[in-house]
Amino acid sequence: MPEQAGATGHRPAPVHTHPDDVPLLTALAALADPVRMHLICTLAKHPDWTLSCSNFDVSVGRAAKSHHFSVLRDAGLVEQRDQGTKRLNRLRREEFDARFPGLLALALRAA
Amino acid sequence: MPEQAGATGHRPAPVHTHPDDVPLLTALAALADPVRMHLICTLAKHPDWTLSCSNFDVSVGRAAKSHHFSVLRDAGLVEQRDQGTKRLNRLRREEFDARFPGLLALALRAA
DNA sequence: AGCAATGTAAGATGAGGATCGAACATTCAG
DNA sequence: CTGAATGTTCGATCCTCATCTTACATTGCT
Repeated sequence: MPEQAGATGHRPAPVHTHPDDVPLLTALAALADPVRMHLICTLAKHPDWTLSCSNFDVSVGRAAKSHHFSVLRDAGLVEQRDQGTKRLNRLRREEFDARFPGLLALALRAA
Repeated sequence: MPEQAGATGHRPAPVHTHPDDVPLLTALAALADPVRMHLICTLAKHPDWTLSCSNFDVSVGRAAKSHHFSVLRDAGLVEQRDQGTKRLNRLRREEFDARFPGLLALALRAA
């Protein structure tokens, strides 16, 4: 059977939403969850691109964790990059802060 | 039949939670709703104690509106006072801002 | 007293979302 | 090539919550 032309074998890169395109309610809803807040706090304590998804210690299974990262991407809070079998993460501090000044700092401080 | 001693005939005063006692997630969840955000925005545009619940123009029935005000009280965002058959409202700007500095201003600006 | 207005309480309903288990794809190591 | 590790996707389940309808309480007006 013919193979697809241009098939690279790469898995699809994660879909991101820029903070500038995120509605306020979407950002608030993303932050209003204990698991996601824990992910963000952990992410804030480590350098960019040093944590893969499996490194986060939360009390939910892989599927739920994957779901939460998807929500965080859609809210413009997290950026992801594939490296090997792992998916590395980065908190979009500056970009998100430009869209919602002070919100992320407030959440990290009050959490 | 004996009447209750001390019965004043007043209806129970609304129960409030001070912003200092409000968890971050509670505040964020309260703000992450379009109806409640609309209530807060409307409240922010009028002087304190000038709007009764029925003055807010939202697309839900009385019962749902009452529920939303209850959520806002629990989140330390709104204070209420009874006057006649009406229940007057006030946005707890300063108190809430002391607990979550900048959050309310951000929400009002971005909404 | 009778009535309209305002708001709350209780029960039912429906939608959204958080979770899990299982199956699958991709990548790397051996 | 085989296997292990990492994430995603799908279907099912469960629970929370927003909403409505109805009933009720309080207040003020006539």
